[in-house]
Amino acid sequence: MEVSPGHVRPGGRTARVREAVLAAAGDALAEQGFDHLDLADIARRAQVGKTTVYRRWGSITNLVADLLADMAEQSLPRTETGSLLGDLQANARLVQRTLSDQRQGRLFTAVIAAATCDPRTAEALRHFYETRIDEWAPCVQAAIERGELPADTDCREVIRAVSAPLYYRLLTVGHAPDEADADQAAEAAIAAARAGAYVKSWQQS
Amino acid sequence: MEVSPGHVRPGGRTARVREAVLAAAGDALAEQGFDHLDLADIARRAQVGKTTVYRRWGSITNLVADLLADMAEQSLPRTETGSLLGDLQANARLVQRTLSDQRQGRLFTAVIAAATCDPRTAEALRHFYETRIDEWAPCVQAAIERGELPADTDCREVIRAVSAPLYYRLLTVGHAPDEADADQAAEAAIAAARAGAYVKSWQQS
DNA sequence: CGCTTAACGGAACTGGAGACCCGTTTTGAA
DNA sequence: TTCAAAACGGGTCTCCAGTTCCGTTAAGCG
Repeated sequence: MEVSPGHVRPGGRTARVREAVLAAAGDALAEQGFDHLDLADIARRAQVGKTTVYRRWGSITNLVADLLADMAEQSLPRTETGSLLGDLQANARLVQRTLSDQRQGRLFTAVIAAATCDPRTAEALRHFYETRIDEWAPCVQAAIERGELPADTDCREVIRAVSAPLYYRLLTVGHAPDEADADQAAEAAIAAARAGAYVKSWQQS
Repeated sequence: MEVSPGHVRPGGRTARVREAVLAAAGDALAEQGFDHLDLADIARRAQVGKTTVYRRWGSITNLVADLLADMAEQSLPRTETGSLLGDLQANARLVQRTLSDQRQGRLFTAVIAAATCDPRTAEALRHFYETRIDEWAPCVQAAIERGELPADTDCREVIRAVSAPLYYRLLTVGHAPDEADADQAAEAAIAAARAGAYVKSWQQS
């Protein structure tokens, strides 16, 4: 992305431009969708010359990848309820609310679409989700220590199991999940985890 | 899609062209990805004038939607093993093999990307998955009748629960699931279903 | 076996997104 | 405060995917 020949200038204007362009890219992605993305349009929204966007990011693809990297930074802290069901429900509802939100939902589908078209973006998306999972996995670990789940349960897999049906709904069923879907996802993940479906090192047939 | 003023001619050449173009579109989608799709390229692959593609489908978007409709027709029959675990494992592995296949996997991600960008394509994709679920739901119904699952279990939801983690892996983790993932998905779906996570009419908090 | 016309294909046209040039503004260090 | 160069921005050009024109092929009916 940023080339640094000799001297870089991250101060003042540069940072302001980056912020404005990323915000504009997010808006454009949410409103227009991944295709229909237009360099000139993004520049107009950011009140920035389109040459600037072209020079700094080179392509729409790189811009989306950078946007994802930026999104990964802003990791919202998880809520601690003390019970596994409460924690996973909180997680499920957070995902559900995000995907149901007009802007955020469209943004996420657009970003996923972008990731399927470019390896760098795919890597950025992967990193984004790994970051989110890092944030929530500890609540599963705590449940293991309380004896609520098998000792060798794969914490990260449980968190993925909560998100999976919600994203599946959004992408293949076509519309965002509702609150009941979120609760169902949390319940199902716990039931499967209790039954040992997510224990590590599963070499069986 | 097809306009029919006065008289249509579905025979011979027309059918051959449609078949060739849909096949070419599938290849192009799998190789180039959803963006980078080129009308002229598809026409070249199908050994057909690009004017023809343009006139018959109007846009890439409609072509992909039509491809999906065509894919929904070719529903492969499910394998009956007699046990719920066997059936769901068969389903999970079928999905897993499909997504792991070089061509098919890329095709599916591309198609999903296309669906996020256009309502008609999204509807076609939804119909495709509904068709697949129709095919497999009966094996869950049979399990209910054998008393293996709660009576008011949502059969279709169980099938979705099998696919969800596999697609989630492909789209957000970035690479296709393996056979162990497939078995895990089947196990998890059964465990959750047994625990009553997929019973219908879940109006609780 | 013709004849009408739906459907196809080659080739030329066109609009707009991306690439670029060059003058202007901002940065940051001396 | 000064100044070299890093970064920005307006305007222009280029290239090619999508579109259209019109002559050609073949489907299907009498």
